[in-house]
Amino acid sequence: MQLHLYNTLTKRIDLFTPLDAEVVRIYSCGPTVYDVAHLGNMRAFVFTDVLQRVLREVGGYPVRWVMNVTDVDDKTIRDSSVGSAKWRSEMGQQSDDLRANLRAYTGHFEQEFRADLTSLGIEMSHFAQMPRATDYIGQMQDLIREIIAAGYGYTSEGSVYFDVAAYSKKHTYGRLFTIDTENFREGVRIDADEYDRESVSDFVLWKGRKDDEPYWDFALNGEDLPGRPGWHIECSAMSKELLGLPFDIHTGGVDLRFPHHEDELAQCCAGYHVHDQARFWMHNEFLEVEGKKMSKSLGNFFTLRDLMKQGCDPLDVRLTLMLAHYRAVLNFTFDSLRAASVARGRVQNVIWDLIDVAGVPEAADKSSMPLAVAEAFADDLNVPQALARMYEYLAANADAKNSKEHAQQVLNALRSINNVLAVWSFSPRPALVVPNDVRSIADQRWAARTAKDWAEADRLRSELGTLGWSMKDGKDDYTLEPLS
RNA sequence: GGUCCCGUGGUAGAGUGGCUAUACAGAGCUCUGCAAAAGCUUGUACAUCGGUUCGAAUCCGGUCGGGACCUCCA
Repeated sequence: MQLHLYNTLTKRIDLFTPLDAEVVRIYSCGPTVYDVAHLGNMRAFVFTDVLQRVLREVGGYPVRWVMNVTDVDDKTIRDSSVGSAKWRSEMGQQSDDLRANLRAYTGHFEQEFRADLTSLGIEMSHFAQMPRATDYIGQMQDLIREIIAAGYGYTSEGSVYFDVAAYSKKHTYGRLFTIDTENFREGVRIDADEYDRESVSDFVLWKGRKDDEPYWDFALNGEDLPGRPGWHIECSAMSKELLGLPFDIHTGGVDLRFPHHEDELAQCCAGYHVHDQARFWMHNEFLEVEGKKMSKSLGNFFTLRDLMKQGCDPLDVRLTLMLAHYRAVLNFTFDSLRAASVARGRVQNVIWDLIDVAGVPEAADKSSMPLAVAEAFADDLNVPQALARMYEYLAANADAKNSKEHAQQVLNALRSINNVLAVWSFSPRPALVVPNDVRSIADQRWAARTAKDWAEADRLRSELGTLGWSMKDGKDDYTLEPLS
């Protein structure tokens, strides 16, 4: 099925066609690994995961998905510095080798990040690569040389800058974001950068070395410029190296449209001489908590781990993060988390009921996804709509467990849907371990019930209740379930 | 100051000129000894004021409210 996706470059929903019929190439801006990622970050990653899964399952395309890990920036350097309070014993011993410290520090949070993604149903096997910025310093330096050679960069005080004015003479700066240079807000951030650049709109390609900071050697036109890469250069260099330019889709949070993505695009255009770094640029909206922006001062700042410690299932969190369209602000509330959890559990029970009848399904045929659901996914990833269509489909097939074939059909449909949503299990229902005393009371109650001794049956049921079990009477048999 | 987005039933959240999703919660019914589970039914909501229109929650304008971005935040 053909997909239509919103493209920040054209500011409308466009028909998606891959540049290369063989594979769809996606680059996602990943995390800066200076700390554990929070729920807002997670929304961005779940969004991209849904995108690549829809491309595979609904679009039928093979996907080459790359997500970077930023392991060198102000924060990672600050927090990995010798004597940093953020250093943890799991990271090992700090040494005199600042780059080794940086690697140990970021390596720790990279592992945490991968674990979070896995908890959220994002499969590591879906990534072609998850490159670290510091492994591509050479490619970044080559790109900077190209940009300088093309006349779009300059050196100042040991740092290298991108010359936006020079670039703007031949190219458009502001393709993803309309920049109103006349009305820059008067504020602190513009002058916050300590480096010297010729114009406030210029941005840094390479930051000159500072004392007590890790650095890499860099020879540029005979000049020795030890230092480290600027923020934007890594994504330009790594996306070109690992995907080739232009590639199909570039993703990130809305905040990255400017300056990060605008600058990435300009760098690629200036240094690699391609008009487009990517055909489609897709940006997810932010997450709010209980109607307010997530912030530490409001006390509504959550990480996935916080929620898991409170006993939340991460897949409930995943479903909650998919409840709103990716381009709409998502209001994360504990009510909606609870609602997602209940709804997910009910569908899971349907799946287990169907498996009882039809067995565990084979890998689903893509065509088994109900058309209405597929169309919703294909329409700029309208997951809320797809969920609604799925629930309608389930209601229309509520009697599926009455026939093996029907059960199989619904199971296949759900399996295909789940290849996108990834919140349900298609393994057989886990066997319940019922303690002997519970089993024995249940048998007694069943006997009492069969003998129509209702008083005794009710007494034994409440006894089971105090032991944490609920007994459900069937026609010829009963089932036991632990009370949650 | 500039650019832009949003305001939908108790909650979350699609839709977008007439056919008024969906989920959770609530209510009722069926089933059941009573339950539970499940299924069915049910709620006429679209900030506000005006305009366009045969018809607007949906288009246009004002107002009020919330939010994002405006140089290293997903």
